[in-house]
Amino acid sequence: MGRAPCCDKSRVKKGPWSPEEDTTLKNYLHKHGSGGNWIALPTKAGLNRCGKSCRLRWLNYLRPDIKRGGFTEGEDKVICTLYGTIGSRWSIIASQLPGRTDNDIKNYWNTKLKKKLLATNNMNTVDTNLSQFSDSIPKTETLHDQGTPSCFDGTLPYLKDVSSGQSFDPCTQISPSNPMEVNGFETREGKSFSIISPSQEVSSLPTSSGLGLENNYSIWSGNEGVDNVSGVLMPFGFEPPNDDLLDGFAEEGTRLGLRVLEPKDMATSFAKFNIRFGFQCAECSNLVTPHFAEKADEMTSTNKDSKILVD
DNA sequence: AAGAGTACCAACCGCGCTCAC
DNA sequence: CGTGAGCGCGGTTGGTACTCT
Repeated sequence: MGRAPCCDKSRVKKGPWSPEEDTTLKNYLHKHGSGGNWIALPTKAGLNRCGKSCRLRWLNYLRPDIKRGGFTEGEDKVICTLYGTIGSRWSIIASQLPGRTDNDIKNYWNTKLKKKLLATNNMNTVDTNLSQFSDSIPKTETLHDQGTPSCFDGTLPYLKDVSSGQSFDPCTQISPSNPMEVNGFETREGKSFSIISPSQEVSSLPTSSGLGLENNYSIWSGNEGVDNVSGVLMPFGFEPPNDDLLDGFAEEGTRLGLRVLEPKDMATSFAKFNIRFGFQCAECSNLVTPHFAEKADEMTSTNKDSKILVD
């Protein structure tokens, strides 16, 4: 049995709102608020509209604090950064831009900002770097044996939580003992770098949007489930092939960062989706494969029911 | 001037989640 | 614990304005 409709669609008015309807809705909400029940609101307010339609009209158009149009460079940047990191989670993006609605940002992205980004030099940078990745990614069988190239000695990136100072080295440790959020990356030599974050399907890499690869290191993961790995790579922040895995990477709330998993969870989630995780030196293109893959094999054979930890 | 194509954006649709019962 | 109502979200549609030929 399907869901019962929220109202009789054949009886309620659809389409653009008239100024009179706007006034009625605004007046009602100013006097009574939504009362936490949008479905009942149209009847009480004397509107021949679906409750959902009223809610949408209020949230996206009539609310007093709404800004319309005229996105600033700063707002563009926030949208790009967040989109690159978390993808099309418009409500989260909107929560970082006071006065902007998710619908407005979504429309702005789809109609203007995406094109604007494509036209910038940033895109060239990303494309160049992505093709560099594609060329350099090793075949599946070499990943296990890659080891740690000498160029990484002493400079291998590790993850550090800025607030707690807790860190871990992904090549010698699987992850910290407790889950944490990572605000940024640092090398042992003190170089800092940000997460690269284009967020598009792997298949559309050449035209994907992104923020540029500005650092000496980039994080990638290869998916050996597709075409035996070569040519398929996902710079960190790309949408993984499954939402469950994204849970492991997703930022939480307003903070950009990497969600670090419990060792067993990280290992099993990588194993589950055949993900290989590693770092690449942008200077020499050498790759480091932390021991997740091997560890994952162990973990999954003994603990198949492990859940990806989100909180 | 007129028709075609494109851009923009308000609004709708349907699904997943939450919560009360 | 199961069910259903309502909410919130992201994707999509459709109408209008604008631009091009």
